[in-house]
Amino acid sequence: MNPTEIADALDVIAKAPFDAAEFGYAFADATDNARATIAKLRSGATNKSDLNGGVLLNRKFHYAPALPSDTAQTLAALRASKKTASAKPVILIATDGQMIAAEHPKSGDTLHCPFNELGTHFAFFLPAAGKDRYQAAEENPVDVKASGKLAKLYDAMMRVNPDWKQAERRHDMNLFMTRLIFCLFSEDVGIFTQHQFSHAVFSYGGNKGEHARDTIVSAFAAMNRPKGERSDLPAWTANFEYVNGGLFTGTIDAPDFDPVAFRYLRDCCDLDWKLINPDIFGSMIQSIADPDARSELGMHYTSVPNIMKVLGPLFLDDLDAAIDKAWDKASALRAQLTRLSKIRVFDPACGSGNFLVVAYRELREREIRLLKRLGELEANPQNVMWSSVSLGQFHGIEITDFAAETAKLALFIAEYQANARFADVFGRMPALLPLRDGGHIVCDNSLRRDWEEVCPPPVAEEEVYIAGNPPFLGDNARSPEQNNDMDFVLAGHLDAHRRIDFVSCWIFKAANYLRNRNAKSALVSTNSICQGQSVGALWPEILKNGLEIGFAHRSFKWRNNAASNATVMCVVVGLRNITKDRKRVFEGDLESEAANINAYLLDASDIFVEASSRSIFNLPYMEYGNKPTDGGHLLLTPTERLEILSRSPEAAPYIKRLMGSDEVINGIERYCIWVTDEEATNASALPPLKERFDAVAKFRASSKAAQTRPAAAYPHRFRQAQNWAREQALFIPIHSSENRPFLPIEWVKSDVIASNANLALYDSPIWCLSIIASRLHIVWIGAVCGKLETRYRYSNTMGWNTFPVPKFTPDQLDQLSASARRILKTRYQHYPKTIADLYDPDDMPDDLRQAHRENDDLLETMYIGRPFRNDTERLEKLFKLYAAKVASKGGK
DNA sequence: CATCCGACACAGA
DNA sequence: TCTGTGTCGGATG
Repeated sequence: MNPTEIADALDVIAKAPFDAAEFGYAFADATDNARATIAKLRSGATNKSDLNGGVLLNRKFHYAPALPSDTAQTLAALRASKKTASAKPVILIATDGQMIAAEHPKSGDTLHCPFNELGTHFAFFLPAAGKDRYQAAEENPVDVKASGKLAKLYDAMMRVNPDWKQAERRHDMNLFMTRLIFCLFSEDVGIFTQHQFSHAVFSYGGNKGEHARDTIVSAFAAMNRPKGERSDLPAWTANFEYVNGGLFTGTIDAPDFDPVAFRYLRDCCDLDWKLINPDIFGSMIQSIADPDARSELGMHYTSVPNIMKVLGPLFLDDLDAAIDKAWDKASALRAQLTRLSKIRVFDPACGSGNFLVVAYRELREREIRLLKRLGELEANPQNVMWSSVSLGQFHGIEITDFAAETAKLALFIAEYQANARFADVFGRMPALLPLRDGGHIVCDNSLRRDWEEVCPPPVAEEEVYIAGNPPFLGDNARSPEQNNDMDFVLAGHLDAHRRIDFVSCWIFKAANYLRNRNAKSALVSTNSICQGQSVGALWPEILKNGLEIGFAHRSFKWRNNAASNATVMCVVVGLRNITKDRKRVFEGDLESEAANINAYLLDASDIFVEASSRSIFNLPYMEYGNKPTDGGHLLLTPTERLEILSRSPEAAPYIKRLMGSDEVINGIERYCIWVTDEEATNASALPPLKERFDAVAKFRASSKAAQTRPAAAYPHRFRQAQNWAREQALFIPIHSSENRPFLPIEWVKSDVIASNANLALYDSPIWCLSIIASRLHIVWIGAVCGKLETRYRYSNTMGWNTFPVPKFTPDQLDQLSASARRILKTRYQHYPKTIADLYDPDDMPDDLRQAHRENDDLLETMYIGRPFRNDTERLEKLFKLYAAKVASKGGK
């Protein structure tokens, strides 16, 4: 059962009259326990409770009925129970039917709520079903504030220095911002003496910033030279530290300041940069400096919560568990300390280094924890040594030079902050300047470069973790160079490799890197790689030769602090060599354990549903709608239709009703010009049609698609006039909302044309509607078809042609037809409500809901002799039938 | 020739 | 500016 099903089941209990003797078993049922388990519990054989009327299921929950208004005391009794101590339930529940008092004994978390809100608080009870709540990390508000101030400064400087906007000066601007931030940071954390840089700027920069540029240039120049070599610079520069490390080498320049820009510079100096998060600050500079190019490579910085979605399950959680286990034994703690120095993290698309910085910081934190504990356990305090985690353990590849430079700087700042924390705890800190060489950041094309050269494979005790967020690009968005890179990586290994997302190249290279090595990988990806056609195209190749998915985050919305967020749904797929270790699935803030994680990220066997051009279960032929590719000129609003008809009434026979998804779902009226080749000459004689044909021809002639240009020769026709009904048809919208309980489908007469936003069954039996509008079908489509973000995306080849049905008898087909007509009739009784109105999840009419329930019960009984209990059971059965059918076909 | 997709696109609160 | 929900036509095998 998934969390929603558990919530529903708990809600049923909450809404029913309370029965103290029955509650424990009902709760066991609602939290996904097998019938046999509940039967044994009921018989008393496995009920371990030592409380009156209590039910205790080993390791799951301990329930006891409470006297009226006495839930707190009953909860206390549950807490104190000897049996609670031995059977280790994850939930304690006391209720009198009015109030509930519940507790997680491990964390001490408690819940008090009215009984009828049991379903609302389902998340609290999920641990009883083996699902844990998952805590996501939060964003740092200081970063948000700093990026706002920097953006203001940047804009002001751009107003004063319009020439810096040009592409050839962009690098100078980026460099200036990096150096400035380094100085602001350094004077706040003690690398420079306090306020050294800003003091110089505001002492010598003039009242209104008129000398600010010269002052800053002098300061930067000084930092690039040893202290004795600054005789040509102003005397005040003598005390600046020699920074080096590459940051101040090369051209040194600064923009001019006006009073406004100078004021914003002061604002930036006033910020407390000590608290800045180096995790993402490089990305912020980039997004500030290049607001037009945020969607380009490297501009999509990953927020810390999302980075932790990767690093936590990839290796930090395991590390924590190992440290906990070693907690009381010095030798075991030392082993973990050694382990820290042998962990390497590799981000093959590192941008400005966010993942590496966070990983570094997390390792240093754990090291401090270990050393502190060792200090407590061992008498000799000299055992507290210097950090053994070095920046050299961090490897990255980044294609743009500025981002690569920023990554090095960010790692340096992270190192400084970790050292400062170390000094807080142990009272020691090393010299910080001149900058030492940082992480192994290589500026190169990650898809062309040999990864083993950048991050040598692990030897002996070493562990390598590949993490990151490579770019996502679908086949319509890639440049010719990117397609070449993709061919270079994937051609010869995957069929149809150009069909899948660019990010797949990184997944493929990561899989090859880690196979048979002490290494794991987890990359943030677009969710489309785990849906529809991508599943069969990519994953069989990835998951062969000993790899498996060790953890996965199901679809989550992309979010960061950038002003305009990218709109995309992401997943994280954790790859590893096959082990017996637990497998974890994350969905929203919920975590559960899975027996297997397949490429759809479902807890099910490794199934790859393959597209088929005809139904493998002998269902009628479903076709793609008619695709205009007309630049909008063959499609008509009702108003446009009337305009044409008023100019040329003879055009009437050439205009038909047209329906796409929006028309089916929202009852919108739309028309199209529909002219056969034989009619073309007559139709072109009518001026309003001729004008539109000319516009279509022009649009098509300038298309960059090979299939479209020739269609300029027949502008009266759709590019793909696929098919249409003789008598009647069923239209199925391809894209539709994920919130409706059933898929939209409409029955139409032959005078309506389907656009390519619909799939169609022409002149097919009406029982097809009974199937497509069923719960079984929407569950199947949701599992095996692609999605538009999280919307349903219906597919004939992957959804309909693969949909398993039993062999129906003629009598059963009659029953399904009758059920389909009942649904249609019920809908018509609510005329003029649209499908969107009728299937509003919060406002579906009772009679329609009833018609669908009867339809589902009827259909499902034909599969297993009774209705299914829940969607998990539905999907299990469908997968089983599909696998059996594929096996039998393959055997022939 | 017929799809499958979109670091989306766009309307309406 | 955010939320809800489906257009449209290129690129692909």
